[in-house]
Amino acid sequence: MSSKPTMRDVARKSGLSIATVSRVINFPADVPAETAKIVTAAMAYLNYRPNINGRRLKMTQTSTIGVLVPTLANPVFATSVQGIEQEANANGLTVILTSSEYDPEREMGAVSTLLNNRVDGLILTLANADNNPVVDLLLAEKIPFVLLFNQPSRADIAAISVDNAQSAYDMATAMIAKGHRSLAMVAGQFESSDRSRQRYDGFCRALDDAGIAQKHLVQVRFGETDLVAPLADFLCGPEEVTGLVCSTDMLAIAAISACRAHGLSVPDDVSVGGIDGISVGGLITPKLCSAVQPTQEMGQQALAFLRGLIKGQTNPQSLLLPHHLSDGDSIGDFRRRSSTLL
Amino acid sequence: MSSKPTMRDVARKSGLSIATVSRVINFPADVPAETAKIVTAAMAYLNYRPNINGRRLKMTQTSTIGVLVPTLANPVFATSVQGIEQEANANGLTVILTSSEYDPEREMGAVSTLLNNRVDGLILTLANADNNPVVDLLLAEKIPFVLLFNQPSRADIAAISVDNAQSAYDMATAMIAKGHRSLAMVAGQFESSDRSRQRYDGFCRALDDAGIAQKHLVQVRFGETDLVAPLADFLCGPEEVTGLVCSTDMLAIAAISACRAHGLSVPDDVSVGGIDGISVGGLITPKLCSAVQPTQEMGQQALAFLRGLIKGQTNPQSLLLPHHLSDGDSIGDFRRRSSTLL
DNA sequence: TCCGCCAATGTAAACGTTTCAAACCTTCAT
DNA sequence: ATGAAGGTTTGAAACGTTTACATTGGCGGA
Repeated sequence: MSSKPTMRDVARKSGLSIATVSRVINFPADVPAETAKIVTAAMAYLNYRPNINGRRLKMTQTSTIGVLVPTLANPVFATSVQGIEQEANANGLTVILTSSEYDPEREMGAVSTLLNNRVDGLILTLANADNNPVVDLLLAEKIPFVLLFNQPSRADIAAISVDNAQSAYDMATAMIAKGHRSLAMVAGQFESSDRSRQRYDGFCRALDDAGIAQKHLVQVRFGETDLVAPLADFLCGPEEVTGLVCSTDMLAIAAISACRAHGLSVPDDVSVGGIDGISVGGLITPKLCSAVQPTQEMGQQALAFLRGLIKGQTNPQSLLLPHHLSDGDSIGDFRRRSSTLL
Repeated sequence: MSSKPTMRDVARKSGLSIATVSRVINFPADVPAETAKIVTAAMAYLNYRPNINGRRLKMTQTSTIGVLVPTLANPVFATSVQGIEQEANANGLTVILTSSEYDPEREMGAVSTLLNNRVDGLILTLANADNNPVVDLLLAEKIPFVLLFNQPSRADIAAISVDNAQSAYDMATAMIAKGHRSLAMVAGQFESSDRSRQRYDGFCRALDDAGIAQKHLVQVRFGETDLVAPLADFLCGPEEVTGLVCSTDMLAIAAISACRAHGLSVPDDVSVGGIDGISVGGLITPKLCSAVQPTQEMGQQALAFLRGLIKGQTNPQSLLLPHHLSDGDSIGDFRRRSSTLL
């Protein structure tokens, strides 16, 4: 009595069998309107609530998908999860969320939990998409999955991303076009993010193409927001870097703040560009110039892809979405540093 | 064969019974080391993975909790979910995530899904904590739940929040102390957020206490980031508002951007303050002055509370965490508007 | 030698669904 | 009157666990 009513209770109450009740729930069209009404009334009267776990046990599909992101503290991922969640909701799918905190070691544990939950499929943003045991496991177990933001080198893996290297290439090139010759990349640690490395590669290629030999790089821990010390050498040292290409918008915003702390103006003294296109970037001053990717749509798209794979569609497709440089004013023409006159 | 191995398979393989296998998994201490080794080996050999849904069906507890937030697009909520997720992970709990998109109508549907999943408990941020059918339902069904960011007027509901009214009061008072007499509140729509209304109440109280009769209010749709038009009247009209108290940091950042678009400087012409304390606020220029709340800790705390309730602890406690005004420079001393000289 | 005890293991009945095959009942043509 | 047809409904067997209870066997004490 005190316990939750089950289908059996509904059946008893409505004088019909448990099978009929099930049919009312799952295939209302297959049941006469009259019968359906009786059953529905009984369900309402008893406050019946189907126990999804019973169904999950019986059915092969669980209508559940697992999501793994590095963190929700970076709006890029939060927004993509928002997209996933929206699309999942629209399709009657339940989302189980996990995060790795950027720690590759934690990925396997998280995915294991997800698999124990018998999710129908997964959407993952991994630290490193290549040579990743998680990917191998999923492939071996033939669990549908889509990578988000990762660009694996294997072609038989579904992945949705922008061209990471090209994003950084474009940003660096834009700065070079404005006369900057001394550039540095501010990147998250490569071990925690293959995007970071790919973006650095693009940065290097841009400098090579422009005949600039000197490539500066500063790697910072993820979650770090104080870049005053890490950037001190580059900004105030003899290299006198005037262009900072940041591997994420969060880093770019932190970099702008650090420049300011060093008494440098953006974009007058230093140009700063980001990658990701988080919405807050468009609101700050100076408006952040960023290689924008359609984050939320990417999340939705990832779920759409995943649904395809779950439905049995074979040969996973990869999708490289276009990015574009936003017209922020955090980058400007090169000027000899006024402060050097002091 | 092609199907996933079950406990029965493991039992067969190890020459033991299914009950013993279960014991190895759940109460390894109750089983001789030798036996455990055999079973573990069999599990490894077969690539066995416990089916949590089988367990969930049998057990009363599901080790799953449901989370409902308005959106993940606002870092406040993303960060709190991050906190929840961390704490859940540390306690072996699975998190099911849903969002209402700020639409009160969608809350019931989301919670229904969660209940069908037989979650052990819920953490919710509701549009309106009072007279909410969702709350009534949860109370009636005796499902443990904790409200996050909401301040319900009933005392028998667990809720974790800062003092919303006081936050706004403090911010408005800070501006008044700096000489501002013409203030406006920029708030999200009250129907979508009781915090918004509570904060407005605090704003009004501060003005009353200072003997300022004229109270301006502009309500904007959630998700809206373009405040240029909505703020035009206040900033450029005859009222010449010089202080904007914003009900969220996201709004504050958007407001600063709008001021700039109107040719006004922050904080020289207009002071802008926010509430929430999202981390990006500390990085932008001018550094955002905000009534900071410990968002991530609030998420963790909420989960801790919830675990207590699930364990059977009766009489839910509310927790009102302290906030503090950050020392941002987005608010400054009142000055007669220079632009009015034109 | 027998008894009882204890540790180790096994048996089998749930948990709440879904679903296949079978049963039931009208209706209608023969 | 008989039977085929077809629309409704039902019975019962899973799905993969957990767990109360039963069984086993070895051992020490009487």
